[in-house]
Amino acid sequence: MKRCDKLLALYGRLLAAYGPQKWWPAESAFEVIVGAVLTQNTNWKNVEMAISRLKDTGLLELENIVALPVDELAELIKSSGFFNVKAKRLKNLCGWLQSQGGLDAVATWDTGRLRRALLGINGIGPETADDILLYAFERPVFIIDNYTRCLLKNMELIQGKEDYNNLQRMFEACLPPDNGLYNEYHALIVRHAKERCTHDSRCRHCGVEAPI
DNA sequence: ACCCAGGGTCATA
DNA sequence: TATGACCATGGG
Repeated sequence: MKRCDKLLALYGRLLAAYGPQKWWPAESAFEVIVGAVLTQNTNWKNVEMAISRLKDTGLLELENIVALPVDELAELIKSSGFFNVKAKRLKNLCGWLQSQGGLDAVATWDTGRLRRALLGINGIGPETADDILLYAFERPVFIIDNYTRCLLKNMELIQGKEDYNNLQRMFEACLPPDNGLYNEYHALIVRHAKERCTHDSRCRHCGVEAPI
């Protein structure tokens, strides 16, 4: 069985096992973007608390974040951890969005241009940029995270030393450029990892065991 | 009382 | 280019 066939088969098994995950849990594209930064190395539950606070205070809008002082923003997102760093990163991202004319303006850009621009912002790395591209702008960009790495390694589809772009190309070369497919696939990999890690003390950050 | 969660940057060698 | 330190809360 070839590598591409295995990747397609894996998706089928994950979908059959867990069903559609309906990511990203958010009411707007802007909420996705904020969540993508807040969830960096952080449990999603802690991010939800921070997002709720921004909603309750009516600040979950581009103009409001841009106008908000960093220390006040940091206080509001405290529950997501790394709050001083993340407040700065959110300000960087929102300031850039504002300078480009807002979400609707950059939404007209082609995917390559948009990705390069996002990666140029301090605090936005490959995974966060791709979260935004896939889940906020609905582009067929495959997200690589540590769970994905671990799963592929356990399946012996990779050695483990491949870099981000390399693994991303692997998926994108095997799968049709379907936004809905990439959306579900990444969410299912995360779901599977969490499923396997529950009550398993051996399961560390990159400790996903053999796949279904 | 640990351990880690849907990462990224910067300094060092 | 490759590790390591750092950021720092909340839930198990």
